[in-house]
Amino acid sequence: MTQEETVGDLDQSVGYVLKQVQASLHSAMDEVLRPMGLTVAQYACLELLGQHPGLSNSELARRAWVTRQSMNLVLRRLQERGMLTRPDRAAHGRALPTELTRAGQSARREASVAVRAVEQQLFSPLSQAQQRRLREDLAACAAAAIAG
Amino acid sequence: MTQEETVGDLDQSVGYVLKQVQASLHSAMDEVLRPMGLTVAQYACLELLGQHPGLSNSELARRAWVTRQSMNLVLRRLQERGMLTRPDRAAHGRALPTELTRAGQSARREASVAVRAVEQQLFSPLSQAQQRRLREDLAACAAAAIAG
DNA sequence: TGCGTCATGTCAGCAGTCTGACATAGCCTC
DNA sequence: GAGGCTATGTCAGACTGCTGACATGACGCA
Repeated sequence: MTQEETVGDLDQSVGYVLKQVQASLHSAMDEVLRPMGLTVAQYACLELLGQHPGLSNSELARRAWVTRQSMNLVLRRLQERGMLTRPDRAAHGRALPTELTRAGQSARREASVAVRAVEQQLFSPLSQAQQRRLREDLAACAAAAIAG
Repeated sequence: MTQEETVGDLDQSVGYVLKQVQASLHSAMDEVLRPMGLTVAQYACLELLGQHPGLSNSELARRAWVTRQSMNLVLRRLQERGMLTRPDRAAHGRALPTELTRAGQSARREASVAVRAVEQQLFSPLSQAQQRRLREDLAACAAAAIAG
């Protein structure tokens, strides 16, 4: 067994650095969202619904990489706060299409601006072209992960 | 307020794609580590100790981006399983330097090989040069996050 | 029509992590 | 030496997310 077959120096591991940046992003997002009374998961939910109105609980869960059960709690909290609406009964099947209220849209807009600033700050060491390349490279890996 | 100031289309957001890849990596790692009886956090602990013997609980926590309290539980579990040793009393200060046992080194080596394969699979869409560039770009962002 | 399969929403239980708190040990300053 | 500050280890409680399970509704097929 050679050294090449193990992970090796962690600082040379893409996965380790990836986690580091993701942790930094999550932490920074939490920092700006918390004063607005939002968790990162709640923001993700609002952002998804803002861009894709009518998504169901299960669909939101998939796109936010959490379980249906977890997303269900997120939706319930946001609904209690009047940020979104869900029909009591499904018109077709069991999926309950969710939509943002005015309050929800307002909160999403405010949070989105703050998160945008956080991302710009985090990736500021890279030029616009480098950021686009980084995004494309990561997207390629993500696509392969789903396929594989 | 223009569209440019909000996050915009999530698929065009570096942060969103970053989380996607990180989630894929975590999931894939969990999948290969679970049969070995290890969680991702436990593997991270073993890998850190393998590369840096004598790290304290607090130092391990910082490098794995968890709290001291969480890492403390990880250490306790691994110690119960005979994978590492900690002195009962500190020779200097309060930090208890931790080291892997033979069993711990063995488990770390086995897990490391598996994780290495997972990483290679995930980043296989990119060439070696692209992977190095990706790692360097991410490292630059991580360094800026710490500084800022 | 009846059955099997799949997706969805939801409930209960459990594991992992975090926050808050406290005691201890070393360092620095006065 | 006394006091303040920092870092570390640890305990207790709360919270979040996950796994497992169940019921319901739609669809495909014999």
